[in-house]
Amino acid sequence: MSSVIEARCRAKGMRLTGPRRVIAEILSDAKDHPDVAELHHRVVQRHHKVSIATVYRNLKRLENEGIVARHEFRDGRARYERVSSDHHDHLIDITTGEVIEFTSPEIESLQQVIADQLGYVLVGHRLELYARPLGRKASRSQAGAAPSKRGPRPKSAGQNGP
Amino acid sequence: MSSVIEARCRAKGMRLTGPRRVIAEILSDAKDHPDVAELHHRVVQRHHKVSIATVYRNLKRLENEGIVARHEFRDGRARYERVSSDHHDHLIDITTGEVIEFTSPEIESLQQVIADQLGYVLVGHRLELYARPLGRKASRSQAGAAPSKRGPRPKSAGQNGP
DNA sequence: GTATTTGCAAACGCTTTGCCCACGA
DNA sequence: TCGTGGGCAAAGCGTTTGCAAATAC
Repeated sequence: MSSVIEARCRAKGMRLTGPRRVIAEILSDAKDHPDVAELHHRVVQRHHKVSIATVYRNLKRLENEGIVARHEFRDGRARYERVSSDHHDHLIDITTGEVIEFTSPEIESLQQVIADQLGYVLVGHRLELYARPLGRKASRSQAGAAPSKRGPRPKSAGQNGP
Repeated sequence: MSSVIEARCRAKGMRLTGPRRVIAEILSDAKDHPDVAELHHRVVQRHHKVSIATVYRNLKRLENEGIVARHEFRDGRARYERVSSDHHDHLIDITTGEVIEFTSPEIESLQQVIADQLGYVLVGHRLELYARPLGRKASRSQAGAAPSKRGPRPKSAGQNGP
């Protein structure tokens, strides 16, 4: 069986080595937005002895080929996800680090209008919402433990006034 | 004469040392969004022998006190600006690195609605538009040189499909 | 006088790279 | 075979920190 990303690699003429195949498969199936360490962790589970450098190199390559997307939220670490047809932005649950995808055609078009009004052609954008679940005290402490990720390092989360 | 930020520092009971005063003044008057190296550069011009560590420490402190705002655009370097009453987001000219501020009450409220629909309380957000001036070919190369900043290191700029 | 702040240099966390060997096509 | 890709370890870059000396109040 060949993963979605593996197919796209083949289409680009990329060699399908062991490590690359595993990375492709993991990213093809991932439902979250893993960072590089987490990705490496998952890769090693299936294919021992893959260096972190290889993971970095492949991710960069996949990004350049337009096969995966790289995101950097407030924690500063790079996170990756498969590129799919639908464009979306992200809401980050600051209590768990969980990332939720959403789309807003209205915001998209407003962005176009703004760029246009300023005399620019929109080339890309970044929209992230930082939020906490409804009905939770605004305590500073990390409320719940991470659900399906390896513990997020302590670093700031929210900062722009909403 | 005491700068806006200097006053706010005083209000917070912070000691007004030489380096801090200079940093406060520079950030009070800055019309752009300088990164730490640039800031340090400007500080040293007025008050020789200020270490970069001091600049970092003061910026972090000022950020924690809510006196300055930190931003990190795609280049990965931290940039700072004075916190003022008006909230705004940023459009980055990918040909020059220039940062243009804008506001969009419509987008702001849409963000609230989205967070709400997903069952969250919005705590912060990040919205950046990456764009190039109208009427310029979509060439990959950096078109114009930086206008009033010290040359931006080559790193990616746009990435999310608009 | 005393707690805060500084300069310096070393350490840090994430990412990239040089080198040479391994392996896919 | 031959060129792309990998492992390892060192380097790079922005940022943080431990420590002793300097300084604001």
